[in-house]
Amino acid sequence: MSPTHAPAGAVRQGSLRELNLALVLGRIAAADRPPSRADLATATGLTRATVSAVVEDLLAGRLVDEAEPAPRAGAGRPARGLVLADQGPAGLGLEVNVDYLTVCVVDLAGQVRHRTVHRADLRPVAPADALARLVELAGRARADAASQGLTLAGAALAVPGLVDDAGLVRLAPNLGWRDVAVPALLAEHPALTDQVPGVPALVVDNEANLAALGELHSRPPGPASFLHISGEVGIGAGIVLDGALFRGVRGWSGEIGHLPVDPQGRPCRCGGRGCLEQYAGQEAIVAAAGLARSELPADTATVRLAELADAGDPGALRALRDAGTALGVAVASVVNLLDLDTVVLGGGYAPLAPWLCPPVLAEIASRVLTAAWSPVTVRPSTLGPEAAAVGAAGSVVRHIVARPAGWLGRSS
Amino acid sequence: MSPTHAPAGAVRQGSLRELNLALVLGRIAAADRPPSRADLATATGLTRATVSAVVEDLLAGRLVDEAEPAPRAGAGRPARGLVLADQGPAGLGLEVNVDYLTVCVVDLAGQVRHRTVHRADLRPVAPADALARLVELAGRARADAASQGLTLAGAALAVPGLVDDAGLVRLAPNLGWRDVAVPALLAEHPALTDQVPGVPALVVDNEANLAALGELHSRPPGPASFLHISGEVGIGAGIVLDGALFRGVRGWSGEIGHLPVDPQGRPCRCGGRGCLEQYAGQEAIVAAAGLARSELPADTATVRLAELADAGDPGALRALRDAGTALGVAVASVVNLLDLDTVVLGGGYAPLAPWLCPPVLAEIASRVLTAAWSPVTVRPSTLGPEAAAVGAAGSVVRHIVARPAGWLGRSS
DNA sequence: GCTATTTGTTCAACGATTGAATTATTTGCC
DNA sequence: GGCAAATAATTCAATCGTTGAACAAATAGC
Repeated sequence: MSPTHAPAGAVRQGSLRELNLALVLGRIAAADRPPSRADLATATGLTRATVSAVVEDLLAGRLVDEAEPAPRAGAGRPARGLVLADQGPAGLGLEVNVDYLTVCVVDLAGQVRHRTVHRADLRPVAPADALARLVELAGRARADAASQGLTLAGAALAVPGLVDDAGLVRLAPNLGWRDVAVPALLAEHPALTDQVPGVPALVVDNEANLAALGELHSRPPGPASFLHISGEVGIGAGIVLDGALFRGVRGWSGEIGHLPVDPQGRPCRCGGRGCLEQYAGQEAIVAAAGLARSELPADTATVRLAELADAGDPGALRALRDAGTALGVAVASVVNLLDLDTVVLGGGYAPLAPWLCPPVLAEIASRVLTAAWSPVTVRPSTLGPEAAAVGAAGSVVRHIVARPAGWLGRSS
Repeated sequence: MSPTHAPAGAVRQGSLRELNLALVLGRIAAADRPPSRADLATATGLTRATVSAVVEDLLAGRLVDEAEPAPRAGAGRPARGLVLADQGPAGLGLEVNVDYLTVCVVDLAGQVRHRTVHRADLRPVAPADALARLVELAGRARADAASQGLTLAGAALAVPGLVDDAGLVRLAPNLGWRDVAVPALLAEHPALTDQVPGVPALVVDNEANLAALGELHSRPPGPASFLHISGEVGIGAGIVLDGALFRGVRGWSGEIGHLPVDPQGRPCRCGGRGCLEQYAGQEAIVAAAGLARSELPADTATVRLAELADAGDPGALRALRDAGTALGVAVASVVNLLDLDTVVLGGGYAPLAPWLCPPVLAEIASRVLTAAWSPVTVRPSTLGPEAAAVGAAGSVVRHIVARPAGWLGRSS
């Protein structure tokens, strides 16, 4: 907000330990095999003495466990492997979307330890009622997590719309929400998570942003910079730059659905003309394929479309090719602008990727100035439709891994 | 590059001092009046004792000077103000463009202490010869800097084209360069700057990127996130996010000139169709205004255009309105995608801003989903045509301010 | 059973920050 | 003019985290 670009705050004695806690824990999280203290020392550049002291803190705080037998060959005292604790803090991920509610719990290691999907058409439901249903599901998830020895340290809610810093949902067009103060509505209910210093109790964010985070932290980990496109009824994108989500000045980045792909084209309900959503949104594709959309719930439309395309239906194939071309024009704009080398097709686009990717790649090849030197990968998301909820929960635990001092310094 | 998103390296004892040196120096640089040690202590959260020790290091390293009389009222011992040294390290900024060479020297405080502009049509000149001329100008700048007590700590070169990490200019279409290994060519000449640990001797970067950095560090400082568009023969953009230039995966971000604004429109020499450059590039505007471009050198074309528009010439007005509309479509894409609230028109666009801004704002208003809540400012650059060279030189000194330990730890 | 090897811990030393006390220097007031 | 109040900056013992080397622990190979 402020025009000063000063570095972070004062660096005091304790900051040293805080930073090294994060450094060591981050290494443990990123390693593919349980590292020993000696491994961590060489990897981080710290001495073994320091690593031992840091690890002792992490063990005492139940963020890390020792893996008993470390399978390693050669002479010497056997190492004790270190892994992220499977009993400890966890993140609660929530999602409200047009036709489902999702709740999930993700532990420190990124494993999904609880998952509930509740299918229902949420459009006719008032926001307060939808959130009440979500809270009920969350309560059960909390009990399940507790029975597994997990403590919910924070929650994140994914919404298909524009959310501001305070968690106010300004506009979720396909859900019919406008100016819904989610934190206030949820505050009426008993706390969903334990209060942990330094970890926000509830974060509300755009569904596409959180799905991108889910992709970033999936296994195997995605690249550090990529574009994740969620093709639902609307089209949103999460932009990950250098391993961090880019939210924009007000948190409203990624509105790729309203990139003009034909400036004098079809009017869009956003007020513009020729927006991508009018050519590659789910309803546009379904209509172009000649399917009556009324008889198809949104969540099965893409599946049906994929079946038709698989069977060689010419209308479906044409509709997908045209949608892919429009999508490719928008993606080419993004790649020209941001020089990304990976584009992930998520949400409803994932099952349609076999037909969407070729025209997208063709547009990239012909429109991106640097395409000759810098190949761009376009691939479907590896996560399922719960990507946003998993990403939401993952963002909570990532917050703890990135700043373990907050968790360790808590009162209990 | 690597898929791990681990935090920075080991944090040792010395890192503490390094970080606090940067913290204190950054505060001194950002302050609008010379702060006292006590001011710095309250601003940073450090104790006065620590600030004194840190400032002593900075004074010894000639990065900071004490300003003699600190004009302040009230009782108590008078404070001694601290300012960035005006004798000390400085940055050398270089630019090769289509019709000029520029060399400048910028001191720690961001003041331009030397400036040379050499007008010449560089297109028929071989890259090695152009660089040789630049080196000659740089040699004189170095002597001038030395006579002012400045030490050139590093150099940055702005080029209107694609540059890779190694400083290889892959393509500078309007200059006619292709695969020019700038660092190797410059290595044949005597060193342009003194060798300083931690400061790269020469950085080569895109002209639009460095112009954006110049805007970021101009006075008054620009916002932390904005888009800077350089409208020369080609159209490039520098993207500043959270106070830092975003370069993309390979350093080729900002190719806004090749955003499709009419996907089935005019073919572009990049191989695509309907690129912005074909509608809002300098040559396109000049042609649309009915001016014979052959009789107008590129650097005066925009001035002439502004004169005509000022006189009410209908052809010029129409050409500018159409160009502004095309530019607005591209800018709307960027704002939808990145949620920026400021767009700066630089380079050749700056003098045309009075006519370009209205259509750009109109397109933003109708095409940006969040325009209703989030006003976007479009304004001309406050820097002149040397923005890129000044930004290049500024990037060198900013590097030192951000990491003073490297400079302080040097042998001499 | 001995040696080489590697892991992890212990401990004195060091470096940087802290907080309180001290010194330095000016303004305001009597 | 002299004194008290106020603010700036420095000094110094204490504290905290890291360091480096020595040491203890535990295993494989001969």
